Amino acid sequence: MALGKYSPEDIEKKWQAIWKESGCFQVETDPSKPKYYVLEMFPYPSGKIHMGHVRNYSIGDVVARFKTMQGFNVLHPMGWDAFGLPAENAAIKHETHPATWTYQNISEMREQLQRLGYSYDWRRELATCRPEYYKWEQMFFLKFLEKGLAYRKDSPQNWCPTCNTVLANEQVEEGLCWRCDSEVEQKDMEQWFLRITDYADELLKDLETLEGGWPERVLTMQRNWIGKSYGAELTFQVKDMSETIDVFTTRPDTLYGATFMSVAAEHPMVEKLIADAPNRAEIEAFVTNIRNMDRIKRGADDLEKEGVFTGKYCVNPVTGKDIPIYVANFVLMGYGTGAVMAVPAHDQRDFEFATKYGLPKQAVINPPELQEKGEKLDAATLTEAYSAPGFLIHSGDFDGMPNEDAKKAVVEHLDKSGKGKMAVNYRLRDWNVSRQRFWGAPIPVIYCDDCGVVPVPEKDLPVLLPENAQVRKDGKSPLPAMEEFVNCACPKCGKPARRETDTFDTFFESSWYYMRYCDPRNESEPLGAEHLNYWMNVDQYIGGIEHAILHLLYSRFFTKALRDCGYVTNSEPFANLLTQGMVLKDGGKMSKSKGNVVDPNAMINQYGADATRLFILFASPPVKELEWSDQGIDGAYRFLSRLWRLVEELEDVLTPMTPASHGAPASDAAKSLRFKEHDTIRRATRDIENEFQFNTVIAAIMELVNELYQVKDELRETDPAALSSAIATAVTLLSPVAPHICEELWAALGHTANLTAQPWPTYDEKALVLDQVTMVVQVNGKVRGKFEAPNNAPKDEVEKLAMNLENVQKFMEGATVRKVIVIPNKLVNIVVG
RNA sequence: GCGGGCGUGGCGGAAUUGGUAAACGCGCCAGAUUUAGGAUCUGGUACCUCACGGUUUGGGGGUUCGAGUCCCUCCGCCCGCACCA
Repeated sequence: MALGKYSPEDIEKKWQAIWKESGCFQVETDPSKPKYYVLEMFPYPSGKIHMGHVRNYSIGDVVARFKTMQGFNVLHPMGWDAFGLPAENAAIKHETHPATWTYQNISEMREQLQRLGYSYDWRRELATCRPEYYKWEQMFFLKFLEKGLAYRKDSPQNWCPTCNTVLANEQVEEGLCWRCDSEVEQKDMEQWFLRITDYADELLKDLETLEGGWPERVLTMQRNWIGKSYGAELTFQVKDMSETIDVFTTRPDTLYGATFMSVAAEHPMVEKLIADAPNRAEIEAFVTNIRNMDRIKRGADDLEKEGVFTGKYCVNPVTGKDIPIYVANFVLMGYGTGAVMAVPAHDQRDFEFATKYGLPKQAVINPPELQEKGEKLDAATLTEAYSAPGFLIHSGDFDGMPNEDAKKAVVEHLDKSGKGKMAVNYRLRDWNVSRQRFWGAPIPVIYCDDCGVVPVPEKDLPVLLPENAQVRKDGKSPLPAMEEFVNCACPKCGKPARRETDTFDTFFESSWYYMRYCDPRNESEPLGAEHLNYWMNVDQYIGGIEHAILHLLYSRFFTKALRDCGYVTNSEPFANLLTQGMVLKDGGKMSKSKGNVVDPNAMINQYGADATRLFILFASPPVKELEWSDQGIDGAYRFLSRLWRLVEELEDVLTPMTPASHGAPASDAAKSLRFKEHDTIRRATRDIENEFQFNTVIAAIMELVNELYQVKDELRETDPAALSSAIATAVTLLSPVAPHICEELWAALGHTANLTAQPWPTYDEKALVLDQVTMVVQVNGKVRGKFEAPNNAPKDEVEKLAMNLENVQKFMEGATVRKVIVIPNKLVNIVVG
């Protein structure tokens, strides 16, 4: 067959059709074969793919194709994270149903992905908005309820006024909604929660097992988010009242120095404490003011510490002294117990607060240098809190004890009277999964006046999202007003009851989709064990850093929760994680408002899928940011054309040889080419296996092609087999990156079987051993010459050759040789002085 | 403040983990081919210098025969968390 001109459009269409026809990317559970599960984070069907998607999926596709060639049974699926707000907003705008918009986007985006030639097993495609999918997570929820992992609670929640829904803590970024950047408000609501905090310790501990497989910064972010700290929970009796207030502290050793208490404005005790205060109105105004303050201002560094005395006291359990209770603006209800014992001498915040309000400071930790001199720290002399270690003073029987020891001792002492115990505190809060939006999976519970909260019986699942719903202009969910949805019979007593109208957070869907891919069409159970046990875990997960906490933490939690419900056996979903860098243009993120968006479709039209993939993988290693360059993709296209022309020009002498199969090079040119060929295999394999450094893999293949151009005219006559072998190698190595052109060139070499079915080439160590090596000569560490030496020449011979070099002689003149270092086959360093 | 990461030509980036710094590509320069080209091929391209040679991986110091790589220190940038009790 004659090649003709390189026309990406024609050959890409052609090979995509052949692959589809052959079903070569379809895989089955097969325990006789080693498996490899590579997964890219599935996209939200927004309408079109962007360069970030192309990068994400191209990286994954190379991994999938590479592992397939290495002989693994590779699972590489694709699907759609299809529930969510944008669909609803678009539906409002276009006066249609969110499903219409979503399914249309899915079909457009699927087509775009197919144009890029990705090796997905499309039979496994799933969309989370389909009842066949969300039915199962409704069932999971029922199991969670049964197990006590799901519960309902009335509490202040993050409310996004623009999205008209609550948000989980993880979805609030610096006080703003993660999706629309609106200021998040606090609103008291009754909501469904999942007990992710029950798993806080395991989620933290198991991060160790991900060490090495996950980027360090993602592990760190998760550690910080979980925020484990060791300390104690101490109970303070409120004076003249029956109530007590618990505090969490990491410094129980400073308890003797606690001279007042601060509680958060949201603390449930506040109301009782101020009930009979003469200045109640004033206090209430202060409290309301704090509660209404937005989170950014309240969390600001420079916010002045302010508080107000409640009029009540509590009793310091060790000193027996009455200490005043304040409401303070810097105490957060969301951390610890929402109440803090204040030790102004040893905590900077308390110090500032005490100074401002004239509250007493009592030093109880003595700095070592004072302790040595037999002196005691006087709090009155402090200009800031002393928070370093030391020895206890003014602390009764504990005086003289190192403060680290005292932490335990003080708590043990309190424990006897039930007033304190060692405690671990987490920053992590339970996951609020209720959303007041329409386009999500309905939460399967029913409210009955007589029976209370009643789970929907499993046989009645799925609770379907009504197809005839009309989205509302005001953005609120239409569900509460839909009588045919809301009104139902109580499954327990049969009386009229109301259905829950909230839907799940969409992160619920994305927390288990990767497991469903293992057995996506199972109608009798969510996860077929045989398939799940074979395919899971995901060996390589690839996606953006923006999910470092959100999706990745929820998925880890889900895996553990489903394990405890008996669905899965593994504890961690993703063995290895690659967070790819962003695609930038002109130094900034591509965005519509900046007008610097490069449309993948336009690139495919102009240069083809192969050149687009090649550029995006060549320009930068996957974890780094990638600067889009119009000239760069030009260069990628040029390289592919260059490879194409090489084959075209030699077509008449090329034969269908397997890679690296030419074993008897006669000429120097053929020897050199053979070395390059095997060395390229070595480098390419090493670099893919080492952190997926596709940029250097491609560079190595380019070098091989450059070498081919050097020797092609000579070898065309004398040793065409050398060319056939080397070209087969280049084409095979490049095929995961630019699969269409490589298939075409592979066929042009005369091969009849598809390249996708070929094994990854292996190199011969012996081919990398040269007769002659170039050695570098240094004098005092500076390069002064080079020479050719036989491979593995004896040390003294090499030394002699090195010393004899004219330029080396020059630099040794008049000096004595002190030492000669010889690194075999590499360099000689002559030390003179 | 705490934590993670980074700093190499005009640009994107290499460097077999302590052994020729700048591979590969972009850009630029020159030559060839061509009616012509923004196509293609060949060569050149860190900096200073006519040259010999010298200098260079954010700055300074150290270890070493030898440091982009290891250690100390300072500077700068990016990211995450942040009144966390």
